[in-house]
Amino acid sequence: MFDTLIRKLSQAGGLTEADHKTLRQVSLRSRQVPARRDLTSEEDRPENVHLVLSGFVCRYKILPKGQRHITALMVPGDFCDLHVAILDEMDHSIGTMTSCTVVEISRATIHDLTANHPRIAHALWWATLVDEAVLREWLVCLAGREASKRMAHLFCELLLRLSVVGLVKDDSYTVPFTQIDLADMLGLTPVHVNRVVQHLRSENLIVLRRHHVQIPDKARLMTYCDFIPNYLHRRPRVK
Amino acid sequence: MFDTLIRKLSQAGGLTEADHKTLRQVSLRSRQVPARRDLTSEEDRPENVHLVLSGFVCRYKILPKGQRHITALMVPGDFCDLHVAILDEMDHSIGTMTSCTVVEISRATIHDLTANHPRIAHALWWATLVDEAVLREWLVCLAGREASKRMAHLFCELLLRLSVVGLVKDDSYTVPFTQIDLADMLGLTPVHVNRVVQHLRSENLIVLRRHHVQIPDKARLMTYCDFIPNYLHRRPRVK
DNA sequence: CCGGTACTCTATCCTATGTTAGAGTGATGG
DNA sequence: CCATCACTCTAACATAGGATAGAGTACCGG
Repeated sequence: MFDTLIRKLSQAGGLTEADHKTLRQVSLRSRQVPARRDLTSEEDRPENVHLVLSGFVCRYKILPKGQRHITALMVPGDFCDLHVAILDEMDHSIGTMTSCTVVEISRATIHDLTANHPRIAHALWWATLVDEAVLREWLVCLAGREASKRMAHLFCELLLRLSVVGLVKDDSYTVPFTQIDLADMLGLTPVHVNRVVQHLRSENLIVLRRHHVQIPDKARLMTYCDFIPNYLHRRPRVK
Repeated sequence: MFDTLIRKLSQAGGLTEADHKTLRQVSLRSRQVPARRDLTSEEDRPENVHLVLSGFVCRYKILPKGQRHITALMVPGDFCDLHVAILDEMDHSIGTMTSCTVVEISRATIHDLTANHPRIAHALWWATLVDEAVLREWLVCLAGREASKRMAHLFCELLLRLSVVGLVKDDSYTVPFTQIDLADMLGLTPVHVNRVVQHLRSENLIVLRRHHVQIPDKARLMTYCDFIPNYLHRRPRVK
C-alpha cells in the first residue's frame, strides 16, 4: 500500500509516470511507530518530514494550563509536517493516535523534490493548501456551530477523507478516538462529548461504538450539519 | 512603501538583491480598492493573486444561516490568496475592511516565480506556512480560551504583526474593526464583544476607542492571555 | 443644521456547555 | 480469575455566553 501517497498527490493533477517512480523511491524506507508517541514535539528542530502510510496521527498544542488541543488529523497518505522543511521551529507537536507506519523523508530530499521536480513540488504545495482549507473549516465549525453539529461535521469529513484512501466500507469506518480525544478536537469537555454522542445516536445520525463509526444515512447527516465538501478540494475521480 | 513585500518575505531568509529586483518588478502595478468590497468570492476561479500594500483585508466564510465568520486577517505585506494559483476553486471569500492598495499578480507570474526563482518560491512557501500557523493558533484560541483572553490574544498578535510593517507607534495602532467584525473573528455575539471590551478596559489591559487600540502594558496583556509569539515565526531583526 | 444610518452600549432572560464527582463497564496482564 | 486501568456514562449544579430588544451616541450627506 505504498501507493497511498501517489493516490493522494495525484489529486493535485498532472503527475507523470516518472514522478510516480520518484515518489516510490522516496517512500521506500518506512518504519513502525507505536501508538501515543510523539513524532516531533514543540520546539524541536526535527530533520525529517513524516508521511503516514497507515494509522492515525494528530497535530496538537498544549495550552499553559495543560489542556491539549488537537488542530488536525492525519490519515494514511497525509504529510504530518511539511512545515519542518521550511520553518525553523515547530510551534506544536505531532503524535500518533494508533500504531502507525510512517515514512521519514529528510529536509534535503524535500528540497530536492521541490527544486528538481516541478510537478511534485506543485503537488506538495497543493497538499499543504488543502490542509489549510481543512483547518479553516475546523475554525469555522468551532466558532459557529453547536457541539452536535460540530461532531457530525467531523464524521462527515472523515467519511470523505478516509474513502479517498479506501478505508470506508458501507459508510462505516474505524477511528481510534476515545471520547477524550474527541473533546480535544471539538473544543468540548469529555462529559459534553458523551452527551452529544448519545444525542446523535438517539437521532440515528451516527452510531459510534468501540471505535467504530456507522453512518445510517449519509445524506441526512450531511444535511443535519450543513456539510459542504468543497473545502476538501477533491478532484473528480478520473483524470 | 512598495517594499512592504520585500520586508516581509525577507523574514523567510536568504533573498538576494536580484530577488528584490524581481519582486519590485512584480509589485509595480498596484490598484486602489474601496472598503467593504470583495476581492474574490467563493466559487470564483479568479485569475489573480492579491497582495496587500495598505489597508486591512479579511478572509471569511458565510455559513448557511447567513452568519459570517472571519478566518484570517491580512495586513500590509500579506498575500490574500496564494491558494488561487494552485487550487481550482475558492472555498471562501476575501474582502477589504478598509480602502486598500493591492497588487494583483497573475497565476502565470506566480508560476513563473516558483519555477524560476527558487529563493522566492521558498519565501512564498514560507509565507503560507506562517499563515497556517496563525490559523492554527486562532483555532486553539477559539477552542480553549474564554472570550476576553481570546480578544486580548488577538490584540497581542496584531501588535506584533503590525509592528513588522511599521504600523505600531508607542504600543498603539489603528484597526478598522467594528465590534461586529470582532464578533465575527472571535466567534462571539456583538453583545458579548461589547461586554468583553468593557471588561478589558476596566482592567486597563486594552483601551479600544474609535478604531484605535492602546496597550498600556504590553507585558501584562501578554501574561493575561498566555500569549506565546513563537507561532508567528518572526526572525531575529537583522539577517 | 437636520435626519438617517451605523455603531455602541445596557438590561433581562435563557440555554448550551462546563464542573465535579462518582458509578458502570470492558479489556488486559499477571 | 482477579485486580487494575482506562474509558464510558450519569447526575446535580454552576456559568459563560447567546437572544432579543431597545436606548444612547457619533458620523455623514444634503
